[in-house]
Amino acid sequence: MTTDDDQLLALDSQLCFAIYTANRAVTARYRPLLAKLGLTYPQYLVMLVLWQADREGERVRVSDIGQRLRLDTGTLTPLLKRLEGAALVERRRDSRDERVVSIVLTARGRELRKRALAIPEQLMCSSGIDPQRLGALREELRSLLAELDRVDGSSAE
Amino acid sequence: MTTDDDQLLALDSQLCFAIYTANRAVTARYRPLLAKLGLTYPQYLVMLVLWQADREGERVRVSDIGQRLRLDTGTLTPLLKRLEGAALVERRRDSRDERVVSIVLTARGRELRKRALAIPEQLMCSSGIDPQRLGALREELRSLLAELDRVDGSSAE
DNA sequence: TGCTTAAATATTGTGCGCAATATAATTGTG
DNA sequence: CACAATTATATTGCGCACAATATTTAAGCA
Repeated sequence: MTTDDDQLLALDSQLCFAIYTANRAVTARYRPLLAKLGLTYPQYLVMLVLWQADREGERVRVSDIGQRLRLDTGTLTPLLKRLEGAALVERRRDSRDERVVSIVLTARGRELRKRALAIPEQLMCSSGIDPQRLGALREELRSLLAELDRVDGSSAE
Repeated sequence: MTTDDDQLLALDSQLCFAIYTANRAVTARYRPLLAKLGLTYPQYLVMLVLWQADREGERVRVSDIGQRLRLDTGTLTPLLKRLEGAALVERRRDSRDERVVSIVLTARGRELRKRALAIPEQLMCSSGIDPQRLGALREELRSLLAELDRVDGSSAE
């Protein structure tokens, strides 16, 4: 009922709010650049998965993307249909297992990678922030995520 | 076209992806706890703003919440209507300036704070992560945000 | 083989975020 | 005072996220 409580529920003392706000601010930085490629930010992430697998000669199923980005089909199915509508990918039912849908890049989708290469450097680098510090921040976030994965959230919380 | 490029577009080397994923993982932790209070995560943030202002005896307009959370009316108006539907707040047109809508807590909305107090400690603390490290991470994110605010994003990016 | 169970994707519905536009009230200016 | 410009909020539309459920196909088993 005192200052302790006030501090406990203060926005600025909460990590979640810092992550929430930083996430939207960073995404907002990407938006105009990605718009030039005709992509939203989540679509860009899917393309990153596809480009990476393409270089490694790996086949990509919907569930592979879901696992990598931690997204379910409720998000991915319509998103992939939009990418297909933009002629960046094709969705193919696997003939061996008709449940599986493989996502393959079109020539256009593969081409787009070249233009995407310019994005990472343009963003953070030109923002004049120490790259080393950004790398450290990224690793801290990854370790937070790993810790959240490790500890079951459904107990006593 | 070589390993450098691969690394540049690799998901795991991008800060944005780490923030994106951490944000959703943290929000997912809050979800079951907030569900008990009948709140979504953004609604919880709005309530934090309102509780804080309430204790400081300050009047809160829609635009105040928007400024604090960096959200526009396209997000806030329907959200606030839902909070009003849940009888947690009232929306009142200011009689002096009819453009302004003030958001005031109902008794029920003020009461809810007591139950919300349990949330912050339950979450991160019980996840067994070093609080000092979480605080440092939070400050790094805040400084990233401040840097993004400082540097105009519309130039050369 | 028939039947149950599991797996992969799709669909539906709700609630954000955000861009673009609209509406209404106030302020500033001649 | 009239009227253009500004301010505060609302509305519309699109694309995520995510829960819940449905559909289709494959595997396992008596």
